Amino acid sequence: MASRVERTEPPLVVIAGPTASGKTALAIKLALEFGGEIICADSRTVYKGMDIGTAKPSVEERAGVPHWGLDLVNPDEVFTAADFKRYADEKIVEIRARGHIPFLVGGTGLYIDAVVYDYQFGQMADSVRRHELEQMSLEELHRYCEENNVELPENSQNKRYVIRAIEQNGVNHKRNHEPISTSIIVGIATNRDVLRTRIKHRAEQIFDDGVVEEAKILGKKYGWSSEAMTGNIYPLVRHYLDGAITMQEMQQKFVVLDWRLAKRQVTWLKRNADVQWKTLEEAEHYLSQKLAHYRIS
RNA sequence: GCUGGAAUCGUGUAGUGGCAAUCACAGGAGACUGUAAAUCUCCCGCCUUUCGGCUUCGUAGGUUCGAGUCCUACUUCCAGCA
Repeated sequence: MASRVERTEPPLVVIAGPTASGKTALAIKLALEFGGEIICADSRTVYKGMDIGTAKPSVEERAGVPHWGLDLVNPDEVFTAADFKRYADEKIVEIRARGHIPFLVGGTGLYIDAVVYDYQFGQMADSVRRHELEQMSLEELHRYCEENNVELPENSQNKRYVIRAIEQNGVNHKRNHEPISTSIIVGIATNRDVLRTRIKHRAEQIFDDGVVEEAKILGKKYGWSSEAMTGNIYPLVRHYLDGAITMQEMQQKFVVLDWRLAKRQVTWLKRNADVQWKTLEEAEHYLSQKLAHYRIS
């Protein structure tokens, strides 16, 4: 009876938020203090070699705290939300088995929700069939759906979603309505102007660190058209290298793209009623209190 | 100083006598379960929840049934010449 608190399974600590909100640094600090291990819920840092452009936590930053979910595949390989969920589920079990606290940290809302609400994904795409479907126009796909009794997705103008609906023979939405047990979900609330400034500064940092060189190497090695290379900065570097835009235009455009990304990330997270929005300082305080019971001595 | 050109939404543009506001950028809101930093939708002069109402093409006049469009003057900017 007396040992009930200590025997409780450590919670899954989820720290979500837009890019450049400071969630990574907070997670590292708390993980160090409370014996945590970090799973990065980020659809871009899973790629090897994309270090500078994705603002992947550096080796120095990672020292002392195990990080999972980084460098899982090459940029020319396919990695999906379902792959991430499988991976993260596994890691959460392993981390807990070590008596540590799992931290799920990132800005990819789909990846986070997939884990937190235990999404059941539909059938994996067949690459040959998908290629065929991609050759069809949106009108043709709509006609195909009508003829084959496939229910259109809500956003029927989105070709990718229509193709996916065809692959699954309808729209698939299996999930839990409550977060998985023992999860604490915190969203990093940011002031608009502050976040904008942070994004701008980080952009300068990314260019100073040599993202152009990194992109050049990646482009040469893996080509520019893989999904991994569609992330914000890399297509811009390509245009810059082609001479289509100047260095200054590339830098400005990158800030715009990163800002829009941040907005979309917040839009996703906002509809999740289980997210507790807190500033960085509030989040640190709140999580420290919550985790005090589980401190590894 | 002279000559020519330009002035339209936050920005850049389209509109060459007939309901001004095209396209792009920037901005905003949102959707999104095996590509999610992807992809897609909507809004974007002002007022209005909507229906709708009101205003506007540098400024002031003029011509005309009717002017962003033609004319005159002025202002500002740009280019060329001095």
